[in-house]
Amino acid sequence: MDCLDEDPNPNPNHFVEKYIVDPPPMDFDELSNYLMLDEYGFSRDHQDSSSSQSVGSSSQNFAGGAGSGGSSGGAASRNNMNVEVRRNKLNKVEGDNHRVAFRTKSELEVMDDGFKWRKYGKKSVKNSPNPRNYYKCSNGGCNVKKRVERDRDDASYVITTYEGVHTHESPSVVYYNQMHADPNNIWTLRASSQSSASS
DNA sequence: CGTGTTTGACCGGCGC
DNA sequence: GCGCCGGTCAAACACG
Repeated sequence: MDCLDEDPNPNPNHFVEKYIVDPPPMDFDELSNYLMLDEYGFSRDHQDSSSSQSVGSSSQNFAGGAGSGGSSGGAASRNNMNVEVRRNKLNKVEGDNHRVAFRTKSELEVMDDGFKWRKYGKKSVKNSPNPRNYYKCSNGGCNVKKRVERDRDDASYVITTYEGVHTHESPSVVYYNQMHADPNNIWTLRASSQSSASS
């Protein structure tokens, strides 16, 4: 895992190619191989010891906390981007307060991950020339937060950090269950239901 | 008119 | 104790 710290992006194209062509086969169990502790870039900057903390949990954290499984894959493929997934679970984070970080190659800052987010803040941070955006899940009662910022070293990459666990299913999952007979309809519905994410 | 975004102010944690 | 910094709030604004 430390090796990823030193070489955060050894060969993203290979990874992505599979992701785009055939999203379903690579489940988060496999993605977890790419997951890392702590937020990408921050631990790298400071060589922070927190990056060596034990994950101590399965990829279910990722699926439940960040996408309810699979929906992020569709988002990644729609945006035609390279994806590198990393996970962090800070030692200060307790129990169900999951934290997951993505590093994604995309022109778009906001990924369509199947959930509806409401932006509540924007802040320029010291480590990065690019501002960091703060989002909350707009679903009532759901307390999941999301941070989005561009990689300070390579602006073509977007770092997305999810915090918390959704108390509901992704709208896209619902659509998928309802519309599984026609994938085209899925994309149509998802796109129309999440237009705010692309503004 | 309802919903979401923008943006400056405010607050708390942390390091010195 | 003080200052810096990240995160959040909330009023104003924009848009459909």
